[in-house]
Amino acid sequence: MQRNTRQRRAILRAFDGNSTPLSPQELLREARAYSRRLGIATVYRALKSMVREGHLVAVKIPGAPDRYEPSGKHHHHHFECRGCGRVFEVEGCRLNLGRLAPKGMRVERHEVFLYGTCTSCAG
Amino acid sequence: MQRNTRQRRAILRAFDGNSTPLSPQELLREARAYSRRLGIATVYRALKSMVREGHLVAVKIPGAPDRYEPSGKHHHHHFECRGCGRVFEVEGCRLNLGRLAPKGMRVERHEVFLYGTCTSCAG
DNA sequence: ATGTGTGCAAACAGTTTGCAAGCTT
DNA sequence: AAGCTTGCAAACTGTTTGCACACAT
Repeated sequence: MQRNTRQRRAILRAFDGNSTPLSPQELLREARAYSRRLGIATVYRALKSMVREGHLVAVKIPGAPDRYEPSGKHHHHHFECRGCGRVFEVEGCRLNLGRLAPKGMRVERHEVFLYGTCTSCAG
Repeated sequence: MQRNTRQRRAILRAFDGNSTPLSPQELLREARAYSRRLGIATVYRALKSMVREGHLVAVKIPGAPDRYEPSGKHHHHHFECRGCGRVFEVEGCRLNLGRLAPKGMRVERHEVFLYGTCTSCAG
């Protein structure tokens, strides 16, 4: 079981008020507000154990480093605006992905990533 | 326009007989069969210009380095077996992804990545 | 007291860039 | 001949690990 340390608390607090998934570097920057001497290695180690224990989930973004978000949200995907670069959550995946796979292959997990233009960049 | 060099030919040849998308490192290994002193920097530079000129496409795999495959294939996605690690192509994307996005957001492109178990690892 | 967690620096992996020499056009 | 291309090494970014010390339990 994970210990309750100042740095771990700082990292979890960094997610408050952030609705988009955060990268390790972003977390380091944010969490240093609560734990000044926090190091990047600690962030990686904490993220790894928090994912292992189910407190966070890794958001795997194609062609970019993983980001992290609190778990407990229900199943969703992400949408990246190519205008402003922001990543939004997309609720409700009602896709029948199993039928895409060649016969005999069992689909156990999937990642869907959408790219486009968000409302405020649409102009 | 790209010049026709031994190294570039070697890299393109490396795709023959490979049905799965290849990583830069894999390409280096394979292409050295045709061009012994080939360096990794040349592979990256060649890949970049081949993508720019439309001969290859980058396959963006969540949480892993990009892979490359010849262009001209029609729209498809990928399936990674967590047993053997091989990446298979999945034909025919008939998903209505547009409806997933929040109203006002325009979906222009998508990536779908499936994970599971392939036929020979299913045992 | 025990042993996990931390910070720092060094080690690594993947990718990019500078430069002199080589090859394509 | 002109200039793109190459190989090598060095630089960089993101991530991991070794180690002595600090801290949670």
